[in-house]
Order: sequence, then structure tokens, then C-alpha cells
Amino acid sequence: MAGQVQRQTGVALWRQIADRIRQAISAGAYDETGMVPPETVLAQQFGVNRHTVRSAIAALAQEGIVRAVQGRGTLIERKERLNFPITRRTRFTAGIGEQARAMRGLLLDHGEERADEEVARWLKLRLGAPVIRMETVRKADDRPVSCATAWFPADRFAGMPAAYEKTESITRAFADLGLSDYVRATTQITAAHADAADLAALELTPGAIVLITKAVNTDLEGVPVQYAISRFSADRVQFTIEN
Amino acid sequence: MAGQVQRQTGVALWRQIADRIRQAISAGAYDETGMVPPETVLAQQFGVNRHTVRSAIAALAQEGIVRAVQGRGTLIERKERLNFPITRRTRFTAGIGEQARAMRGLLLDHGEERADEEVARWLKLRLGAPVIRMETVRKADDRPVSCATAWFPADRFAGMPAAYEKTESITRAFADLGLSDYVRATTQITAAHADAADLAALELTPGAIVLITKAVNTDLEGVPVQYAISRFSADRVQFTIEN
DNA sequence: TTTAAATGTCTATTGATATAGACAACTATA
DNA sequence: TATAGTTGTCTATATCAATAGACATTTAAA
Repeated sequence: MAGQVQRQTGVALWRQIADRIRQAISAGAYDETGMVPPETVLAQQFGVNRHTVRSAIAALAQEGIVRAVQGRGTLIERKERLNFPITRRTRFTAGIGEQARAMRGLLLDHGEERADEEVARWLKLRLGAPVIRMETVRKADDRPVSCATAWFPADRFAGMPAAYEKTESITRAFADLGLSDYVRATTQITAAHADAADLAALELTPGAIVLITKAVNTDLEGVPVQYAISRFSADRVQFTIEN
Repeated sequence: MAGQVQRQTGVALWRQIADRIRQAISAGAYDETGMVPPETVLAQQFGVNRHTVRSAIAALAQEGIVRAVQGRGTLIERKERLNFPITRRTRFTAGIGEQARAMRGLLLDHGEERADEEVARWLKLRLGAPVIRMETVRKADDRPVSCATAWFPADRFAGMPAAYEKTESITRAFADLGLSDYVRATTQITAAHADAADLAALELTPGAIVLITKAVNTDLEGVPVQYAISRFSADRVQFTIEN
């Protein structure tokens, strides 16, 4: 937690410090007291003025992560970073499972379109084959965790948007459409700064980092049933791959 | 590419714009011309002053991604991203394989120490058990791709630093020490802004993103032989998980 | 009821960030 | 060889970010 902050990088010190404290909270660094260290201590640790620390804490309070109480200290309200296992049987809702009380998947938009080169390659379809596209946001305890664009072969899964809207889960939607089981074939992971669409969908602030996955699910015969590009708030999620 | 930048968020406009342009370059948005659009056009797209765009381009030029030529425009110098497959048989050097001409692993520092709680847990050792620690940097075609801290059980792999320095590869070093095969047991992936140590080791500029993996390799009996924390430049690497 | 420790508020100053406009210098091309 | 289009440089101004110090207010514990 010591490592210094960096100046003149285009990222304000108060934001760097806010990010570091958020990360320390989610790593459990302050679990003993349930409080963030006093402002004067943090200021010394980071080598900055107390007012700069106050700006960082104000930002975290705005996010609902901490609550400053005059005379007592700064209390931790919520500590996050969901662990998302990636296996052959990766399931978003079940994967998060007990880490959050309420998991929801919301359908933002959908439509039928023609597979472009990328979608066709992953779904092993002809270029221009009809596919169902869905834009979704997934939330844990009402906080957005990821937003995704998913494509499905239109001939098999025309009812996907309706099923997803009803069940709020890909797994249950597949089941509704007669596909009782599926497996994760490939997952590609990169990271980038959140773009404007991410900021809006995931309720982030500029400079935030998103983990981006491109994933293919297949049925038990190995036929692709879904290709999805998902964008996760890096502050709220980590991935674990068990081999 | 249109979406607006955001003000008063602790992230300077020039940095938001630099990040967006970098992303657009690696997505191939300017492949037709091999050049970034003129400063005046970018300024209008982002809704900022031309001088702000110039600051962003100066940062990208510093990274070696673009080169501005008076009278002509701003040329794209480099757009790359190595793919790093993560499987049960993950090998760094072989994994990058044909994507780069020359792969090298450099030993920066090493020593014997006592396992702390984290290292002991992953390597399934007693707290305080002796371990070998190695700090390494891996380069593809002389560009740093990742830096890592790795721990090995000291009783089995006391010769690791010497073997790694000679072979420049974990796989070959293990082979030298009598371990002809090993498998990847667990990989955890997160992302964060590069810290000062990353900037130096990976030759990055402040604000850059690193993908962080925590990984355990075991021998064929499932006994942990290595625990490593690696930090990859997100601009240069992506991961692929095949199940 | 003190007192120590913590957050809250205020003023002042400096440096980084962003805007605005004008013009110079260079390149490619008509 | 003009000329349009582009990057480079300069001055000036306004706002945000960060530092510095002083003191008020609240809480919990001695």
C-alpha cells in the first residue's frame, strides 16, 4: 500500500489515491477495523497533502464505498471485487453465486442481423448468416458488473431475447429453448480503458479500467451456440482460471 | 470514436483522448491511411481545443505509437498485441512462439526468503518455509512484455536462478533441474493502472494498464512447483483461455 | 467532564490543465 | 511555383488540482 503515486500523468492524485484505497478495501486490507486509516496517516503514506486525501475519500463516499463520520473516522460501507471463475462450465449467475445477494441480467437491446466476419468465424457460420444480437447488463446487488453483446445463431435461438428477458439468465434462457447444457469453449481476455459506452453502462468514471472477454459457448456436440463480448469493471471483478 | 470525453473526473482530457486514440489504432480504425486524423478533425470529434489533442498525441509519440511529421500528418508507428494462450500446458516462451522473432527472459534479481502467508498458501508450504524468489522481465523482440515475481520451493529448486539465467526460460530451467514436465493449475487475472515499478520494468508511460496474473504451476503429481505474479502491458498482450 | 483523535471548513498560493487565437514552417500536389 | 493542408510555436487567460496552515466540530474514551 506504500508505493508512491505519480505526478503529471494526466491522472489526478486524488483519483489515483481513490483507486488505490478502493483496491485495498476490496483486498481486505482494513478488515480488522472496518475503517480506512485516518486522513493524516493516508496523507503521509501517499506523500501528499491531507486535502488531496480528502478529495479521494469524497469520491469514494460518492460511490457509496465509504462513509466519513466526523470525530470517528471513515467507515467502509461496501467492499467489492467479485471473483468470476472461468472453466469449461462457466456460468455467470451461478459463478458469482453466493458472493452477492441478488444477480440480475437486463436486456437493453436486441435484434436480428447478418453475421459479420468476426461473428461468423466464432460461431462457425457462413458470412452473412442470420444471427440474434443481444445487448445486456449484468448486475450484482444492483451494481453493474458487466455489459455484453452476445450473438446467437438465429435458426436455433430466435426466441432468445424473450427468454432472456423473462429469466434474466443465459443459462435459464437456453434451458427454456431446449438446450439443457452447454460448455465454454474459448475465452479471450484483454484490458483497456473504459470507453464512453462502458462509462455509461457500468456507471464508471473516466480512466476506469475494463476487462474485456470474448467467449464462445458450445453445446455438448461442440457446435457454437453463443459468441459474446463482455466488458467487466476491473474494480469489481477478477477472473480465476482453474485447469 | 465519436463519444465525448468527460470533464472534472480527475482524469485529464489529454489522457482520455490519448487512450481513445491508442485503442482506435490497435482496433485498426486508421489502417487505410496509416495515419491518425488531423489534429483539427480530432479536436472537433472530441469537442476540445486543438492544443488538448496535441498533448494527447505528444503522449502517444512518447510511447512510440505515433510519429508526428510537420506538413504531412501523424503517422502510426506500431500497432501490436501478442496473444498469450492460457491452458493446462501454459508456457510463456512457446506460447508467444511464432508471434515474435526473439523471446528472452532476463533475471533482474533473486534471493532466498521465507514464505509469507500468500506464497505459503499457493505453494502449499508451511508459513516461513524457505523459498527462492526471482524477479524477471520477459521480452519479445526486445520490447518488454511482462515482468514477474516468482517463488519456488527452496529444497527442490535451489538452482533455479542460475538455471534461468543460463536458459532464459522457466521451462528449460525446470528441465535442467530434473523436472521435465509441469502443468498450470490456477491462473487469476486482474487489471490495474501500472505502478512506478511497472513503468520502469515494462518501459511504459504513466496511466498505462497492466494485466496482472497470479499463477500456480504444479508437477504431474499436483505438487506446486512455482507461484508467480506477472504483470503484462495490456497494450501488448491479450490472453486466450481454451477449455 | 476533560482530552485526544478524528473529520469539516475556511483562506491563500502555486502549478498543471484547457481554451483561444495568430502565425510560422513544412509537405505534397495541382 | 503557388497553394491547400498539416504540424510547430508563441502569447494570454481561466479553471482545476495540490499544497499549506489554522481552527472548528464531533466522537469516544480516559
